[in-house]
Amino acid sequence: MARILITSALPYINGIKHLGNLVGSQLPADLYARYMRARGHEVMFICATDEHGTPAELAAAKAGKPVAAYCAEMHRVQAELAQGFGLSFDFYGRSSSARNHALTQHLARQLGEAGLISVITERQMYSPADGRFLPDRYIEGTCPNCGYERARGDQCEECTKQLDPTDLINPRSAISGSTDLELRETRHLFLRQSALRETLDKWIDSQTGWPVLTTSIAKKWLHDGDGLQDRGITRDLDWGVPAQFDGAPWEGMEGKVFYVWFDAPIEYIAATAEWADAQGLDDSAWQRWWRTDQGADDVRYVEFMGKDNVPFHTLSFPATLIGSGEPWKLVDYIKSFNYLNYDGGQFSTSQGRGVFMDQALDLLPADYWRWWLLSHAPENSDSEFTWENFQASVNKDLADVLGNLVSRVTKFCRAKFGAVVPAGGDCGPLEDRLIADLEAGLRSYQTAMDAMMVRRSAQDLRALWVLGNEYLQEAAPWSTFKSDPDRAAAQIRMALNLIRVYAVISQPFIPGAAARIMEAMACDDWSWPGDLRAALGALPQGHGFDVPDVLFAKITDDQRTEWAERFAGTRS
RNA sequence: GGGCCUGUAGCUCAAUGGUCAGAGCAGGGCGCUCAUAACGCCUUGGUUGGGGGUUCGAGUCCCUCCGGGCCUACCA
Repeated sequence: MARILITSALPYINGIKHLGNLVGSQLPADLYARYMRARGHEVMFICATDEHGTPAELAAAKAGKPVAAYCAEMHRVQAELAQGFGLSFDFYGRSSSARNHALTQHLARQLGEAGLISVITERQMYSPADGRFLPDRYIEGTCPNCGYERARGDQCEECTKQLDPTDLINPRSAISGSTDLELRETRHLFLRQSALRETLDKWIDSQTGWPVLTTSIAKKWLHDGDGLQDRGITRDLDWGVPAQFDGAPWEGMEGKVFYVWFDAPIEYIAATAEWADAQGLDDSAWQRWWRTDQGADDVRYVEFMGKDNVPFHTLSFPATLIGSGEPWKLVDYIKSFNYLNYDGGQFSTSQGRGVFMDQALDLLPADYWRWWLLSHAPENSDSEFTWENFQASVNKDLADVLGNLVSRVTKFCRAKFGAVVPAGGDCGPLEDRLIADLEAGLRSYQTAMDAMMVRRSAQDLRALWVLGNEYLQEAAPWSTFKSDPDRAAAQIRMALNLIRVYAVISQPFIPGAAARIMEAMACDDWSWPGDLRAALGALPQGHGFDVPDVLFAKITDDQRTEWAERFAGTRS
């Protein structure tokens, strides 16, 4: 039994996430976590809300709430949605937790004492009207290159030219619109990533089998231009982990907090500590996952994230852990995803374009979304959600291939033998062949799941479901029942057991439906089918069951049309 | 501008440099009647974006052009 540590990129706190966010990290991470647990491994699956930074403060202000209250509320909302989607986190923490404050400050001090933090004075735009320093993108003005009047301080979206806020003509605050902006001096801590460049480069070279998307982004940052640059790790904000604290090896950082991207990954560790606290366990309980001197050398650590998160997980966070000089567990595999687009464009929070997690659950059970999103996960390139494709995939795969199989088998049995696993008859060559096909298919499925090949896994699972329909067609118990009822009994006994096996192996993808099947089968034996022949005898002769309600109702054309209109958002 | 990814059947995607480029869906035909008008079998469909090159052999490697996407360090 292996120990597997799984983290999903942390969803940002400032609103409900859309399906693109979900499929980029939390959902595939959940698939992997569920699968590994089902295979009997010890899993620690961690996620948390990412609560610091300028957007959180602005969102709180817009909501008219103190930022702490706003974050607490949004954490609760996101946690409920995660539960609604069946995301099986062992703990869903908060980056604003006391544990993260303490650990972030601890690691910063370690880095400071190792000489890996420098204090740099720089000049940044300050807005007296807003009472805050403004990140580059929160300054708008006219692009000096193309004349676009709503260019942002980091880049003009019209001509794509990279800008500095001071380049803008008629700069103004994107928040208040105030043109009263001034350059103010401010001091910040910088993480001296450049000093760890070779170490990081060698570490990444030593990893094998990482997705191209992961390594190419890391290599770009390591070798582009002057190479890996130092990174500011503090901000002039109120809400966050204070950068000045007892024992800090620097001074003058009063009123500043650590940069959200410094403390967010640390929350992976802190959340595991939060888990231990919640369980009433001592520090050794979480340290055995994270400290290589406490047993974490045996842990396999896998991170899931969208491609925009890769630089922080391949460089900044490892630099933080390595630079601390302490024996922290580093990631073993980074599974990164491209983006999911929505019907010809991008999901857009501001335009209300696309489907968001709360809306999705209002329309359909989580399994529909889980199945479509995972079977179309943007692994090799960006992929696209369309209602036509969603309807077709869900109706065909879930309703017709799997749902109908369960329905036809259970209803036939009830009609001919009663709602019990029928006795009598023996298996023959047809069943031998079915088992051989299932074994081959299951091996393929497991190989894909082990390798986190998400789409491939979904294909393999579907192919396993199809075997059930093929078997029924050939066995034709409705026909054999007339000539040889014992034979029909053996066939249906096989089919009922097959349904149970499907529930077990499908559970990582569609946990809700799997649970309903198991409930209908009156079975709670979720053990993974190591020996298929034995697994197909788990429901003994005479075992009672219920015919479940329709597992997956089909999406109608009318529904599809209405939803497509409702979520189109405001066209630009 | 630079870097990376991508382009394969109507659609969504496969294919360690090696049999006739394969699946699912959609389309066509046949079968079955247990089932959510579901299932099974057969089948149509391709100059692998264009062009050049390397090779006994290229969807795969190289060059070039065209299209789509992402990243580019102060959003997270």
